Amino acid sequence: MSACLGRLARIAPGLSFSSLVDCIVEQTFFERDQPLWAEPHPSDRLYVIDEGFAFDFTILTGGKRHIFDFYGPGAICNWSRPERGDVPENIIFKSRTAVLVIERARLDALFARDPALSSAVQRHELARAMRVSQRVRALISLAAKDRLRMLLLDIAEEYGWTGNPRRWLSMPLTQEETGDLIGSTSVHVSRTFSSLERGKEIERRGNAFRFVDIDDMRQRMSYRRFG
Amino acid sequence: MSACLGRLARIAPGLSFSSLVDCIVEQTFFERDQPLWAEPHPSDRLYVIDEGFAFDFTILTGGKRHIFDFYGPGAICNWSRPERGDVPENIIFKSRTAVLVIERARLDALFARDPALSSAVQRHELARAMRVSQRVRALISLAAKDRLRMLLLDIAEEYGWTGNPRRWLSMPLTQEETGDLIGSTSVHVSRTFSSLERGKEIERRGNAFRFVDIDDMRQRMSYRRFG
DNA sequence: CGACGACTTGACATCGATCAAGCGAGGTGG
DNA sequence: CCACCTCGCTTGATCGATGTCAAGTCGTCG
Repeated sequence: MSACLGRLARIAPGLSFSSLVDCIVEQTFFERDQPLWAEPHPSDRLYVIDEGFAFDFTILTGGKRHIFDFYGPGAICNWSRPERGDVPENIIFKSRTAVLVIERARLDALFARDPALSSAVQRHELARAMRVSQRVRALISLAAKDRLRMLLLDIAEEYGWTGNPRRWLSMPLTQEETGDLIGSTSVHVSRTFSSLERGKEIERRGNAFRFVDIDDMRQRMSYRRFG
Repeated sequence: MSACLGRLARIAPGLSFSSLVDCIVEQTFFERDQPLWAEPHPSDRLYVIDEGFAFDFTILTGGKRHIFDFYGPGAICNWSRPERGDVPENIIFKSRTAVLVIERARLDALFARDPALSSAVQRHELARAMRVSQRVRALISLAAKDRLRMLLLDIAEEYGWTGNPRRWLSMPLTQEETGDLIGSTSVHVSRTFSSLERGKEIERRGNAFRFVDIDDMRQRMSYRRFG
């Protein structure tokens, strides 16, 4: 079973997904980072991560790139979010990411036939919106170290594992991208990472990290989990 | 006609609002700043500013207050925003603010009878959400001076005047509150204000300010207007 | 091997927070 | 009416946080 369906299965155990497969009109694999520039008209296609990561972003005045949110296996990259409709949302699929392309019309038809599936997906997207909202508060009000802590906890959620809380998580974004997400710079992200490591909050191995005590960090950040 | 109805009239000219008055179950005037702490259950009452200002906020870890959004005459302070449902949203009504309390059930019934009114209000709230989204991007990614510029433009929108672009606008928040909104401190807000004034971007007179050239500032900030 | 991109580190400049003092408007009580 | 207080704003001094520039390391890939 693909990761996409796996994630749905987790949020709505007992649903049957075979019909969901019929909505898939295309599968793509990106060897290198692949930007998808926002189209003038709302897309009739949804991009679901099957494996790998993606993120959406905008370019602000002055050329600064702002990254809103990132998407792991099973996530829908361009689910309609009306409150963000003010701006073209570009997407970058990270290298070695596999994407399922779903036709929105077919999905809507499927939702009409299967309300349970529809509400499962909606709850799932609402949980994401709340996660973003929680992070945004931190990104506006807190210092860089806390902002990075918050992001790492969100990344753990996006990996969505259960079981081993000390699993190694590979960092899905470069430090440049991480900076554009938390409102900092690549150099400072590097230093902040080192600082968390020195403070024995995380361990690092190459591109990956893990929490020394994720429950403790959640508690100290008042981090709420959704979904 | 009260400011509340006036604002609706502006966004949906030609609608009849007489029935809206029937939804009002209470009118209050706050002589002093009045906090309204979030209730455990979603409120069955909506608070509409008739005159004055209010804002909603949360207390983050470490005791820092984060202000989400602020509400001027005609705004609904606690319209349901599911994506923010992760957190208790407290409201503070500023001193000398008049509030209309509306029963949600009656309003829903009215909306069922009058779809045009319903969609006008929904569009209005969507425009607010987009305005917040636009501001949030700036608050995360830009420096304090640009963050304040963005807020001032939003305040101008919230006053929602047409006509004279050089109207004096009285600042609805203290500098402490302004700092909690843009992720800064009262002292730095004071300095940033002075800096904008020295740079001939705004003029100030006591508690009020006006733009020297609001169109220019909108353009330089790539500020989009909604609603 | 060489080119490249991501990360790290140091030096330095700038931004922004903090602490502290003073000012002025508005409210309160004698 | 005035003395006094409180609150919000301003300003200076100082310190820590963060951005910028630049050089160097490391791993990957052609």
